[in-house]
Amino acid sequence: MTFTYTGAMSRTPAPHAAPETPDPKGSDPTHVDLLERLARAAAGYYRDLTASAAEQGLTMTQAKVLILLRQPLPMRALAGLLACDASNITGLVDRLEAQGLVSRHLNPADRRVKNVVATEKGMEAVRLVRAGMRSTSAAFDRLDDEGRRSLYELLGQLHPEA
Amino acid sequence: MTFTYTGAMSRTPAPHAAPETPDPKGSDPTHVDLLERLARAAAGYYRDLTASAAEQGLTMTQAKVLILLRQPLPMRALAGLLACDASNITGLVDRLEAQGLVSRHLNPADRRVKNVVATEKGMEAVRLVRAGMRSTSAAFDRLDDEGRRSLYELLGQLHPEA
DNA sequence: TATTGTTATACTCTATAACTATA
DNA sequence: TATAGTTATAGAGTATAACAATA
Repeated sequence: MTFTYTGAMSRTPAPHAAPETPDPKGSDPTHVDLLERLARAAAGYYRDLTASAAEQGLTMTQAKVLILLRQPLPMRALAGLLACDASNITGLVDRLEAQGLVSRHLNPADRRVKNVVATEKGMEAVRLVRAGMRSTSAAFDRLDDEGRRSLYELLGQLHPEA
Repeated sequence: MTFTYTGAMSRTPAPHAAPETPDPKGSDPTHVDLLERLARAAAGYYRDLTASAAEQGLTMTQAKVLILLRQPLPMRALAGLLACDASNITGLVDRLEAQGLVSRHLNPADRRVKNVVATEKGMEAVRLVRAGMRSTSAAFDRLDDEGRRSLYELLGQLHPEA
């Protein structure tokens, strides 16, 4: 698997930049370099998600739950995907249910389990949240097709475990 | 600016996969495709950061603040970088100060401003948090040099505003 | 008047522990 | 016994509003 990058490896220098100063980022990025940029990208994503969710009257965590509910999921599975303690899911689902965005369905095969299902209103909220992520969408638009393909592949390799 | 990707554009099919079924991800990724992978990458980053910060007795937000404090920053600037209301910074810095990780310094030039400075203990905590992000570090290790360079460039283009 | 930081308040998120109902 | 979900509790994060000190 090979990525070949043929463009400039750093931002175009500003007109006033000293022409002979080597860009310290011209060499291979260290793990700390990568961590910094990943931190910025992740922060930008969540800032955009939080703002868009707020426009729909949702917190970021509520939006994350609705995005995860493409299929019905047991409460316990939600806790795993959110990487939080299971006791938090009760109140979280309570608040979403009070807004008519999800509903609990008992699993007849194992009556301990409750499956959480997004309602039509919940699915529409997800569509609106996604559509409202203007900053991230604009960032994708700034990439060319090859940039988007490469980003898609590379992101897929970062945290394949979840 | 051009990225050329010469590897397989999708996961190697499982042995049982129907050989003639075209992979829907073989074509250009849509914005929703990219959003999904960015969401996973961001979630993985924060999961790793949260776990590593917890090993140092810090919350994720406290770790974020310490990471931002490479230079002294006024409380107000911290609020901007964290994208939260300024009123929250008081308690946040209070708790970090109680642990000896930061300190407040009055700005003589404008006595309304308090600069927050990471102590040596705070800077050491940041180093330990970064070193403890094993999942993200392993993900970087799985990429080759070109993958890391491309990822670094592409992440830098995502949210350049902050 | 405007800005910085603070306080008070209320709600949400989160972990821990103990409980219930089911398996 | 073990697991799924709940409740109670406490600490942390967050927004809103009002305030004091300073510019």
